Amino acid sequence: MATIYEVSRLAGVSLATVSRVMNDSNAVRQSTKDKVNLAIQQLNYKPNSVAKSLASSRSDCIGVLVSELDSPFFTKLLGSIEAVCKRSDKHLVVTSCHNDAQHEKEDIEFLIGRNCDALILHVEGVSDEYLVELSQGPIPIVVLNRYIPKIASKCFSLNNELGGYLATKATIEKGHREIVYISGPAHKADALQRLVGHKRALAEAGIRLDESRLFMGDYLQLGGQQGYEHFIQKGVSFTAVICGNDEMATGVMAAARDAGLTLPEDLSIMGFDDVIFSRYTFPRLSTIENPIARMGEMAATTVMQEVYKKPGGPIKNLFEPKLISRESVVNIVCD
Amino acid sequence: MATIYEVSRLAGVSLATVSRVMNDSNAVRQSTKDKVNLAIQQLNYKPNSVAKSLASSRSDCIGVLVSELDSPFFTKLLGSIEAVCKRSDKHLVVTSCHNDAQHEKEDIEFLIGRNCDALILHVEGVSDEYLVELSQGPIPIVVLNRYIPKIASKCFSLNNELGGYLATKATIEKGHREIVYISGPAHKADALQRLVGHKRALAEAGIRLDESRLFMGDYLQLGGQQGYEHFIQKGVSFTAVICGNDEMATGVMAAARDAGLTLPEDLSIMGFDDVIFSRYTFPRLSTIENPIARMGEMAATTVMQEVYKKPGGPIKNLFEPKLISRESVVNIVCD
DNA sequence: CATCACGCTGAAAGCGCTTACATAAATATT
DNA sequence: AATATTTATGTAAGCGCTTTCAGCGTGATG
Repeated sequence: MATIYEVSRLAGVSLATVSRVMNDSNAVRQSTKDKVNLAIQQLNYKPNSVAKSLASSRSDCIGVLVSELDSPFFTKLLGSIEAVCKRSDKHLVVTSCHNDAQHEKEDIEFLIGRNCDALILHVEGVSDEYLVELSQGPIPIVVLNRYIPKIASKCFSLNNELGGYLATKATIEKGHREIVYISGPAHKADALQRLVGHKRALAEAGIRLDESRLFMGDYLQLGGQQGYEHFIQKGVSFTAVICGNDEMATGVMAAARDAGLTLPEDLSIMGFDDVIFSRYTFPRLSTIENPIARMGEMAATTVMQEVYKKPGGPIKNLFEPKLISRESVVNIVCD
Repeated sequence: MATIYEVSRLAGVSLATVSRVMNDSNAVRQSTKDKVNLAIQQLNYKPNSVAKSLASSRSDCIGVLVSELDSPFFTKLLGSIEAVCKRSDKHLVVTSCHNDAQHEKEDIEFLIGRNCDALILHVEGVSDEYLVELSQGPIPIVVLNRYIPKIASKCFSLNNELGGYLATKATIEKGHREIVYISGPAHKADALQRLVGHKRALAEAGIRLDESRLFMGDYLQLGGQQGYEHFIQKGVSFTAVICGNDEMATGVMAAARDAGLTLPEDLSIMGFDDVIFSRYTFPRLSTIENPIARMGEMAATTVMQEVYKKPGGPIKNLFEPKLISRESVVNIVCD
C-alpha cells in the first residue's frame, strides 16, 4: 500500500499538502491540488484510516450496540441505521450483548477505545445513571427504545403505554370482554409500559382487572406457547389474547392450532411491533406498528447532525404507535 | 483517558514493559506484572485500540460485507459470525452493499484501509477473478455462499443444486406431477443452481420440462405473488409450486389465499432456506434447510484459526441441504 | 520603494502504541 | 570465582497520518 509520503514525493509537495488536499482544505492552490490528485491516482493511493483516526482522533466510525443480532427487530433497526450512516460515508462497528450489563459496559468501553465518534445504544442491562454519566463523557451517545428524562434529547423511544392501550382498546371494540394478556419480561421497561396501557384500556371499558388473566412471558415464541397453555390449564376462559410482541403472538397461534382451534374464528390474537413476519402469518397478524426503522433513522440522523455537522431535518424523539388491523382479531357477538 | 505512558510512570517501569504485560508476553517477571497491573487498575487504563492497531497493523476487527442488513437471511448469518468472533474478542465492522459491484469494491477497500485483519464477504456483484486476486493480497478473505474453484478452501457454500433437487423430488413423491417453479433472479448463481437441481429431479421422474412452468422472480415476497398470478393468467394448471426461497413462498401463499384457495389442500407450496418465518406461516412451510448459521460459524472459525491461530475443529466448506417436511406440501391422489 | 497582509506551502511535533535492539541483572557452567 | 547463558527491562525508532506554526512569495497600500 502506498503511503502519503510516496504521494508527496511523486507530486513534489510536502506531506502536509497532500493531507490538505485529501481533506479538501480550501487553502491549497488548484494547480497543486491537481498535481496531488494525479499522484494519488497514479499510485492508487488509499489513505490508511487507522493512522488518520489516531492522528485526528476521529474515526468516521459509529459504534452500535444491540441486544441481539439474530432477530427481526434488530435487523430492522440496524438496516435503517446503516442506510443513514452510509449516506455520509460513516461506518458501523456492531456488537451485541444480550442484555447483560457487564457485557454492555465492556463493549461500550471497547467502542470508545476504538475511537468511535459516537455510540448508538440499545441496551437494557445498564442503569439510567450509567447512561447519564456516559453521556457527559467526551463521546456522544444516543439511546434507543428507552426514555431517560435527564437526557431526553438523546433518547428515541416509542410511546409503549399508548401502544398497549391501543392494542387492547381495538380488541375490546371488536366485542371481546374475556381477554388475557401475555406480557414481555418484567425486567424490560417497554414490556411493563405496554402492560400499563393494557390495564388502562381495560379500566376505561369497565373490565375488571384480574391477575389470573396475566402471564409473564419472555418475548419469544416459546413464551407465547407457554402463556396459552398456562391459561388453558388454569381453566381461564377467553376469546382474545393480547401479546407483548409479535413473536409471542406466533407462539400462541401455534399452540392454539395444536389444541385444535381454527384461527381466527375460535381465538383472536393481537401482536405488537409489526416485525417482518407479521405479514407472513395466517391469519395475518393484527398488531401495533412500532416504527423501529424510523427510530433508527432518527438516531443516526441525530449523530450525523451533532457529530459531523451534516444537515438534516427536525429531530423527533418520541414515536407514536399505530394500530394495524389485519385478520387475526375478529368481531365477536356478545350474548 | 490515561495513556500507556502514565501507567509506566506510576508503575515505575518503561513503556515497553507495560506493553508486554498487556499482551501478556511471558518475558516479564511476575512481580513486575503485578506492579503494572496495579497501576492499570488505579488509573482505570484502557488501551487505545486505534494506536495499537496502527503500531501493530492488527486491529482485532473483522470486516463483514453482506448484501443487505434488513433480511432474515443475513440476520442469521451475522448473528452466528458475531457469536464466534466475540468469543475470541474480535469485533465486526459491518457494511451492506446491495449487490452492487462498485459499492462492493469501495467497501472492501474501506475495510482494508481500516486495517481489518480479515474479510468475510457475501458479495454477488464482483467477479470471481476479482476475489481470487483479492485473496492473494495481504489480507485474508473468506467468501460465503459462493463457490470459486481456485480458492475453494476460502469458500463456504451450500450444495444448491442438491437442494433444488430435493425440493422437487419431495414434491414429486407426494404425487404431484403438475409443478411450477418460481426461481430467484438469473444473475444470482445460487438461484440458477437450485433451478438446475429442480430440472434434474423433473427429468429423473420423467416429467417433461416445460419453460412455461418457470417464472423468474426476485427472491422477495412480491416475486412469489407475481409468479402465482403469472401462471394463473397464462392458464397453466398446477398442484404445487416450488419456490427458489422462502420469502417468495410466502408471497405465493398470500396470492393463493387472495384468489380464494384453501391451503394446503388446494395448493402445495415448497420453500427454500428455512429462514426464521418458515416456522411462522400457516400451513407451516415445507422447505429446504440452508445451514446459514453453520456456514457463518465455519467462516468465522476459519478466520480465527488462520489469522489468530486460535484452536478450532475441522473446517467444512461445502454444506448439504436437507429437506424439512412440514405441512405446506400435501399428498395428492393421481387419477 | 518599504511595509503589510494574505494566501499557500513546508517542517516538525505529535497521536498512543509495538517491537527490534541493546543492555543490565540473574542464573548456570566451568 | 570468572565466564557464558539466559532472562528481564529499557531505549528509541517507527506505524501513517493531522495540525500548528513559521516562512515564503505575491500583490496591495501608503
